[in-house]
Amino acid sequence: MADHSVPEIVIGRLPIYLRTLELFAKEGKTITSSQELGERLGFSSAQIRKDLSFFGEFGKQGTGYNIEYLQEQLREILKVDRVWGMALVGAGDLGHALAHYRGFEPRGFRLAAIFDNAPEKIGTRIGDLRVHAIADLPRVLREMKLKIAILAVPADVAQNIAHQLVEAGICAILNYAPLHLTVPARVKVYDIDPVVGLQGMAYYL
Amino acid sequence: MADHSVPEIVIGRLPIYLRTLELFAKEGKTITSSQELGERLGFSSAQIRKDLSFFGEFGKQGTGYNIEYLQEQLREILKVDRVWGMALVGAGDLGHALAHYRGFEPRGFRLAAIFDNAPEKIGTRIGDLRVHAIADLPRVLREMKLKIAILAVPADVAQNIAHQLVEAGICAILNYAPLHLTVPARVKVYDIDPVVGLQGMAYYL
DNA sequence: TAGATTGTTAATCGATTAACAATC
DNA sequence: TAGATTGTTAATCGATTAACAATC
Repeated sequence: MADHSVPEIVIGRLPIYLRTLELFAKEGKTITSSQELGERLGFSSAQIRKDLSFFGEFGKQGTGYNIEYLQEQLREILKVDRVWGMALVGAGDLGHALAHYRGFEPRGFRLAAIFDNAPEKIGTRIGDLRVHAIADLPRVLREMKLKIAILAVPADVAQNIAHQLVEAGICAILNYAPLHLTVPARVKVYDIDPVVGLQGMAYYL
Repeated sequence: MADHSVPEIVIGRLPIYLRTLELFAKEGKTITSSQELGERLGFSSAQIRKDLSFFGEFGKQGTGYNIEYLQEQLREILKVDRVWGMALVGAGDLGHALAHYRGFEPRGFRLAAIFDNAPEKIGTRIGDLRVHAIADLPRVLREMKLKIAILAVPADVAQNIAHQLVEAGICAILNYAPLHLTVPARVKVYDIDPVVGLQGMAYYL
């Protein structure tokens, strides 16, 4: 189960299923079906059943899926049945917004260290975290055994810092810098560039 | 050219090509090739040529692509050869970060109005924009003829506000709320949920 | 010219969906 | 039981890639 032959596009949908199950649970639902989930998300019910079938059998014929149980299973598959510490690099406006975001912890993530290179920021506190110098990246990341980093620095220094993150043992980077990072194949990168989204939509205007 | 039969997945890559061409130009390059672009981005050169071929012939055999010219063409195709005004709904931490972001304007977008429902925020200024009450959405959006909105409000009010945006004539929504919005088919939505990205990467840890 | 690279076709590859037996 | 929904197969659909003639 959950072997490496599961297509990446399937993995990418699981967090969306999980998020929607959490919403259903909050709405007081206890049971759902691939059809109901699909209608809410704009996916076909067949796709949802197929995606889940890569990992096991989680439903009951004639009834559907127990929401609580399917949430547990998806969290386990995605390895978010725990809380991952993350490094944040970049304490600008975006860095501050991320540092104050309350949505990480309930979904498996928590900021554990913040880095920036501006002398006036180093040593200050954001929430309950101290801002470290980027020179301290290797030491702090290894001490805290962090595997995930959020990159929220200007584009012109992002590739350089990405390299340092990889050197320091980071395996996954949430990249807010508006460029493609070149990293070793074993390192995962997920890009967030709002303008890419906006430009894609502008085509249809 | 540029008709509606171009796959959405192709449209989604054009902004990434454009972004990289801008980087190349900044690095002083004037010519590139599908191979060079592909190597930088991790795409095959064939894919890049095929994607571009939906819209015309922009290259020269034996030489490649003039970067300046291809940028112009992509901007025209994507309709970002102009600057689109956008409404921002939600003046929290994220809203402030977006309001201060300098990366929109050079790539075809500009915040034109900000809305929030907190009485203590209404009437205050963020940058050079006044914060309007959400009740003023229909009037202001129509007056300014805005077609694009950024939704940066808590999840529990996002669907309701999305509906108001659509009613007020919005055609494209950049959605930062962590849930799937239900909107008419003619309205485009692009979702940004950092936790979805993180959870997808956590699977591979 | 020789070398390089495009634009395009056809083949391959992979993802989605329709359909249905199994069964709750 | 009758109705509903799963998990899975096979068919369909769509996207990617390899290959190459055209040509700069």
